[in-house]
Amino acid sequence: MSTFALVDCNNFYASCERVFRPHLVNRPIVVLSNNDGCVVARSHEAKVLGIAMGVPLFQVRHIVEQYGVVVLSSNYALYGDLSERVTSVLAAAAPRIEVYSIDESFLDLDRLAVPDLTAWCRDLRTRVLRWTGIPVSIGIGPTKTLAKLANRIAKGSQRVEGVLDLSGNPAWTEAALRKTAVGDVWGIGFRWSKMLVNHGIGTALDLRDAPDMWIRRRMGVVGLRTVHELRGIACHDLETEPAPKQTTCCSRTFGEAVTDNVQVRDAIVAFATRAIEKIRTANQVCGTIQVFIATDRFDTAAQQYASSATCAFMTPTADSRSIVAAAIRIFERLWRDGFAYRKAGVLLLDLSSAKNIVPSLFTDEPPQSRPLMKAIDQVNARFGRGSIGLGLSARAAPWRMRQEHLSPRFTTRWHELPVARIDLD
DNA sequence: TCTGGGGTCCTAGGACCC
DNA sequence: TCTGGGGTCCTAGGACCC
Repeated sequence: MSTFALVDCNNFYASCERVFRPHLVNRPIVVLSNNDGCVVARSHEAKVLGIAMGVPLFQVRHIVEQYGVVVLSSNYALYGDLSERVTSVLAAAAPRIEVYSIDESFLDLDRLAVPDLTAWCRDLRTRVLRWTGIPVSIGIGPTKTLAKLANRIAKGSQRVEGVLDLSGNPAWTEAALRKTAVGDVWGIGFRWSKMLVNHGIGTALDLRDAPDMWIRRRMGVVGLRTVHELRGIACHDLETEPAPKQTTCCSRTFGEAVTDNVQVRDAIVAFATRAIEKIRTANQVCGTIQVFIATDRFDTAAQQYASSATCAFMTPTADSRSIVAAAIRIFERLWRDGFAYRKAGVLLLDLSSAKNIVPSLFTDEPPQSRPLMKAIDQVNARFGRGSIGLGLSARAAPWRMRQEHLSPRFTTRWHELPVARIDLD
């Protein structure tokens, strides 16, 4: 029998924006996706105004104007840094931790010899708030799915003071399952939720009690695992070591549509370069590269075209020259004149550790690859990303994304540090 | 005018090979 | 001309998560 806690930061991006700008407290805030397109995070006040997750900003413009909602571009430098601070407080408190996402961690409470888990978690919650400025909620349960569910209820309830423990409490668990809509269960998305409701399964309790065979047939093994977890049978363990990535991706929707081959190619080169940096940082090599380009799928008047293609390397590589050259070759193959492109991306697939690649006689890796790449990474680490590169990517291009409401990177740039003024008069 | 990015796992059909 | 099993690779898409 296990006991998991899920610690989830409340309205994380909005809370981050408030840490160094206290005048934003109690005001409705929305944070936007790249290109300032969709709402990806909302403060409690913004949720109350009826601004939905994921809506395009232009669709809620009237609410924003009427209620003076604060609109901000995503500031990942700030969110990433505050996330690490929260995580480090949690890691110091719990014996084992799984960092699940930028704003969530699972803790293993099994080996924690404390008589009262709820009290311990309330204390942890206070500490995180005091040390980082970020409010969190904590759910406890015998499986990850039940801890998630407990967390949801803890967030929505004033009474429980941010912590709900469902472990070893069948009556509370049943009540919690009954008041949770099936679509709010971890692992049940939009489609499955619709399908389940159509079959009379409206709550988490209904789902828990659904027959195995039926679930297996309609939702596969993945869905069946979720049902077992609702019954208290743990199917997902804590993953304390992040599994090495199998793929990495860099893609963007362009700030505006692009018809010029050279400009899209520049974007592809930039995306490939960024993706390669990611795998080299993780000390990985890639076996296959995939490139895709696409027109604007929302522009129904425009001619649509989307295509992708892959290329396998003879030897897995992390060499910028090989990978960028392959990206350009694939791109030229995909390119069709006469379309307005709006999105493109580069995926690096079949990733593996750089340590155990077997050198091949027929390698396509240029000589001196490793020391050269290391030198490039070191220069960029010291003087900033993009200081040195292949001389192929344009600095200013129409496809660069829009970020018109960006807040300062308070904690990671010297010239953007918050300033406290004390009035001595 | 304005609609994100980065992941995982699973399934399926077509081309091609032996 | 038709017949078959078993395999890989590529492309695409569907479902989910944050």
